[in-house]
Amino acid sequence: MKRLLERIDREILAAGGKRSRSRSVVIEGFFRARDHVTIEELTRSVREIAPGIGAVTVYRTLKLLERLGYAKELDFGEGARRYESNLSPHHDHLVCRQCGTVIEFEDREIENLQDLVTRRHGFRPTAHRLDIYGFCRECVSGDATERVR
Amino acid sequence: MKRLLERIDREILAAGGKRSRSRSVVIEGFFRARDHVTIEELTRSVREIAPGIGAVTVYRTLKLLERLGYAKELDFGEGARRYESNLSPHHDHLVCRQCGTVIEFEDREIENLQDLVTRRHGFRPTAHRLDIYGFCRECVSGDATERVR
DNA sequence: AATATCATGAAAATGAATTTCATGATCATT
DNA sequence: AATGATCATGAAATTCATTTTCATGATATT
Repeated sequence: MKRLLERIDREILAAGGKRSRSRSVVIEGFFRARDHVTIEELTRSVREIAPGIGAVTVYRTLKLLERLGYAKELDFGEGARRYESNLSPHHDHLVCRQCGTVIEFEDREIENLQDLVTRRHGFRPTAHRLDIYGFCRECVSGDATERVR
Repeated sequence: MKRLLERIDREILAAGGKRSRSRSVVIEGFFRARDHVTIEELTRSVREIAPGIGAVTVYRTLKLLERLGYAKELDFGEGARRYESNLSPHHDHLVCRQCGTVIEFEDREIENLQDLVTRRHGFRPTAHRLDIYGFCRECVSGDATERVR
């Protein structure tokens, strides 16, 4: 973790940026946070360490991490973006509509088939997004009201 | 097309709704429009027939069609939603980052694998979204500047 | 230490989508 | 055909996430 933060620090310097306490706190907070955080969640957690930090700085820092390739924007259609760190390898998502849990999965075969499809269309893929929505094990078994929002 | 509009009309009535000229124009416009329209595009095209129609009505009508199962909200991360009609069967998307073209495709094998994955996690899927981003044949061959936004 | 440049936070701006509200249209009942 | 009830409409106002602006503070560099 320490090494990671130092590496990012160096990259920022190399790109003409400067160090700052706020930014360090946000970056460390981001990697410590559970995955798929919203700006609002991260801002709250980060303010427990440095109460003065503005949401704008969190926005800016995550954009920065995205540019550097350490963060990825997600959108599960909730109205606010989420971010995940790019430390774990690529994966897709199962999003529970009941409790909001996000399960990550990875399937080489699906990826391979995607390559086939794109090739068939002469399309050169750079990224993709596969999100499956539904109800997770707990919410299916518990007779919880399964409202489809 | 006529039959379709009549059917929707009946469903709206059955659900306690009423007929209106504006709504008819929007609905017909939606099915005539190219797929994956934005509210703004549809509003413009619909105003050529009935200039008075407000964007709000277009918003409301598409929400209505979505509730009835005739329209589907899409979000390619452009800042504004797009809608597609649910007349053609389920399909996924290849979205060109250069020219904006959207190619639709359908792959039973991918769908099957998705079912396997969800089952493995005890997850009950209700919907999914697979969007592949990249560059279409034309934009790859033309040496066009391939800026990744 | 001086200077240039970057980062910050507060407030303002933006922009898509939704809500509110007064008015008009449509339906069912006489 | 008039009546009343309810729905639909469009304009304006509102909401909310995100971005921009701007004056000030912090950080490198010389």
